[in-house]
Amino acid sequence: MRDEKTINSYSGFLNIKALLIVSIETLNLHFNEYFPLNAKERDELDVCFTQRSIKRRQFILQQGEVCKYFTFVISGCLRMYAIDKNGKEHNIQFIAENDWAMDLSSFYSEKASQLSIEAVEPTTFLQIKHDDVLHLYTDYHKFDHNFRVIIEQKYIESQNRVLQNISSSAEERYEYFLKQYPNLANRLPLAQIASYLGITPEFLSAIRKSIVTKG
Amino acid sequence: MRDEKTINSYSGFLNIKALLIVSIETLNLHFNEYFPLNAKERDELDVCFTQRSIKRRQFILQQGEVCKYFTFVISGCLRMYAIDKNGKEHNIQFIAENDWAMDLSSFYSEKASQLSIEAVEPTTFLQIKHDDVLHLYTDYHKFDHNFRVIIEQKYIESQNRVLQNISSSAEERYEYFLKQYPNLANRLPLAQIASYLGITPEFLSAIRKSIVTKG
DNA sequence: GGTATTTCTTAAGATATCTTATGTGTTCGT
DNA sequence: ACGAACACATAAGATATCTTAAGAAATACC
Repeated sequence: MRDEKTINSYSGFLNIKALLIVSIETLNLHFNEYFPLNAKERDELDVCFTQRSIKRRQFILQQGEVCKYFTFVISGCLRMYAIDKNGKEHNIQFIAENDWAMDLSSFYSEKASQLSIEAVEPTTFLQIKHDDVLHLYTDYHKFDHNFRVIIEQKYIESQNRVLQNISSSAEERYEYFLKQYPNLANRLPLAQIASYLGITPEFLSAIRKSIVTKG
Repeated sequence: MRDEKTINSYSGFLNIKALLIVSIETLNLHFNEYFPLNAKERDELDVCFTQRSIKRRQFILQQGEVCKYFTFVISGCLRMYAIDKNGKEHNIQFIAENDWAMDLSSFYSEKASQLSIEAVEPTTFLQIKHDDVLHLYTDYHKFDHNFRVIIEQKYIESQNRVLQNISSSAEERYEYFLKQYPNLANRLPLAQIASYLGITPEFLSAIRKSIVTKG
């Protein structure tokens, strides 16, 4: 009996440990798409990153707090949003598997963030603390390099989105969103997508109807 | 006589040379805002960067060409824009003194750019070629670091612009633009600002009138 | 399993923004 | 100095998008 119980809890521990290893390996593979890490750099991932899971509607950052972590999503989906002077929320970004979530501005300035980051699905992620990020930047050229490339890609994406916003109708923006994030489209409530596109849920509902009618 | 002429042309040469030195020093000061360069890194600027000047309406990149340079503006102003399927131009960005202009996507992929970059004022700038950029990245941690920070700031700006676009009226966006780029507002034709805001020139004209009337 | 809550749809009237057209003052090229 | 191109303003009617309100469908909670 006693043995059994010991084995059970031990194997439970093993599972958690195993999941963490899988997550770190996911992150390692992510970096492999840029400049692959060597053994020592790979070991830093184990040291610096911690795994957490949260439920839908829980936050990893709330407006007014300082953003203290870089977050790498393993599974699930987050949304980053701002609240305007009328109390309305506006989705700036969705962050799903293999993507990074953080408010860079708050992270580096260490001042209160204007943004919130909330789970729209149960989400598992890895986090690295502010000081560890700086440590990796300082001691490893490769982390500086890889993060440069990652941010460059996010910058390109953001610029494309600006272009969409200033040049396209709501319907065109929606269709662009469907093409760019085909899997997110199914997973997210209509109201969240509407907020991302900068339109009302009612209007997105009308757009969907008009697309179905046409096609 | 002969002496005089020699002196004149020599001093003309000196002026050009002097201007280049001033420009490189401007760039060096720009990097000083991040991680200051040491002597060797500073020397690389002289080797890698070339100065050019263009008139209003001339291009440093045209849609269909590959973006082969990073461009650092010393004086004047550029606009980066895309052309939509109806042939309309949409300003993605203005690039004035101490700012960088490039289509990162085309630059790294070495594929044809969708974007054009044109001078809206007579403009003087420094350029560094693709291979030299990669050389600086590879051989100097500090250039990787500095460009990471520069791109991060541009990414933050771009995200703020996305937020503005999805959350604010045209009038609010215009007022935000005035606050953020007070000097550009005077220098740029109304139509260029309207294109940047994603509205028609007629409507921006109406907005200006309504602001004057109110205030 | 049933009720509360969230999500989505629909539609009418209001508002923001665009389109088209026209006039006028300004700048540019020769 | 002249005409051509540009820049800006104005206004009327058209279109895109929002607001409000209500009901139906789906999902979460006890």
